Amino acid sequence: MSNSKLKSIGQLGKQFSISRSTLIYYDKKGLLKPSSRSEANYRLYTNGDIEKLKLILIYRNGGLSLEEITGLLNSKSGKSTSILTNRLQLLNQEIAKLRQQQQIIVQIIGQSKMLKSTRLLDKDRWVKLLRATGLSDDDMEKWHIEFERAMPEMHQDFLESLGLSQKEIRAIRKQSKQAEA
Amino acid sequence: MSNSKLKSIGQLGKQFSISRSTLIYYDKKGLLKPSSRSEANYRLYTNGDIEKLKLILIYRNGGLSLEEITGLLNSKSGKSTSILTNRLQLLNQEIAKLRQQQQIIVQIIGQSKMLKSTRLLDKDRWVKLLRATGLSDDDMEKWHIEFERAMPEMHQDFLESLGLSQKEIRAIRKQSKQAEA
DNA sequence: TCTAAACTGTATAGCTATAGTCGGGTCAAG
DNA sequence: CTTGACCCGACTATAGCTATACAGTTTAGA
Repeated sequence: MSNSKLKSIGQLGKQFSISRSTLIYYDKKGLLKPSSRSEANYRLYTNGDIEKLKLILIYRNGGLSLEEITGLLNSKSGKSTSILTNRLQLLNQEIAKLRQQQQIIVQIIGQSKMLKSTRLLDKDRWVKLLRATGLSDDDMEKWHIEFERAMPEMHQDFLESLGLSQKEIRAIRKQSKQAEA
Repeated sequence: MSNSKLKSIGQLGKQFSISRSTLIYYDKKGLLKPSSRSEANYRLYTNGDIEKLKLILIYRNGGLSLEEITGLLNSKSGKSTSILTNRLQLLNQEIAKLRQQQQIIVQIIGQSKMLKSTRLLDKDRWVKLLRATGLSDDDMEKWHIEFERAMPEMHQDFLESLGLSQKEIRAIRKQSKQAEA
């Protein structure tokens, strides 16, 4: 209807905030080949191409690989569903992995004497850091629970290193243990 | 004390389930250079090297880059803390990103007519899939809430596509709306 | 002792999804 | 006709490895 003029690689790139290199790469990979070329061999993208690109970007935002995207664009629903559910599964694995990494990092920080020796972190700073970093109170509680279950002693040490009183520590640990059940 | 014999690259690899190539790579990068070499120029790792490797692997499990690990091994606590808290921050960003990707994928699945046309998924299979994939009931509830807030109509469509009755759908949506507040 | 397997060395290419850079061609405006 | 903004294809770089090739070394068995 409206915009049926052919677009050059630069215009397209600007419109979707993609670099020229990316578009060339997609062309080479066969993911998005412009439907026509100018006399001087310039790439010319049709509206159809643009729609396809929009789809590609949506899929890309879902974290799908270019190979998977190719599959989605070329195949019918049966295969598509499996690609998508596959991705979903992988996503959860990845999230679980990152969660584990979080724990490991926290352990390292708590374990080393860094905290005590440098006195860089007290409770307030620590909580502030975690909050700034995107963790909700809910998430933090889950951490305590997990921490308590996996390594209670270290949990204790860690809380001590943050300068909490024994009373406070007892309260937190008790709560974490209850919540676990 | 016990094991003070020098180890070859192969032995070390086997012990820690690392490939020879990886060790060579670490050597080249300067991350872990064996303290000595045999007459035939074979790499010989001392106990000290092995301890260092253990540390490296711990850090690696925390998802730290080799560059960051190098930093941690060479520097004192001040810098170390910043590297670690940095990583913590990044981890949360990454997790948030993956969360978003999850949502996008689910939207795509729900949006397309794949479900209806192929009839591949009913509620039970869907729930089973999500559960197998590591999502807790808690997580699923959060999804509904988020889904309801972001795009209520699609939420409705999606639930319909799973074959739920209008009654069930009303219940879920109502609950999601309440929880949001 | 000889030989073959199992090891080691270095060097190189490949993987993903881009970003960026090169030298050179093309096009519109002034 | 020149200037500047575009375009071309090809190449390089990124992280963290893996895999391959080819050559020398060590070790186990016959």
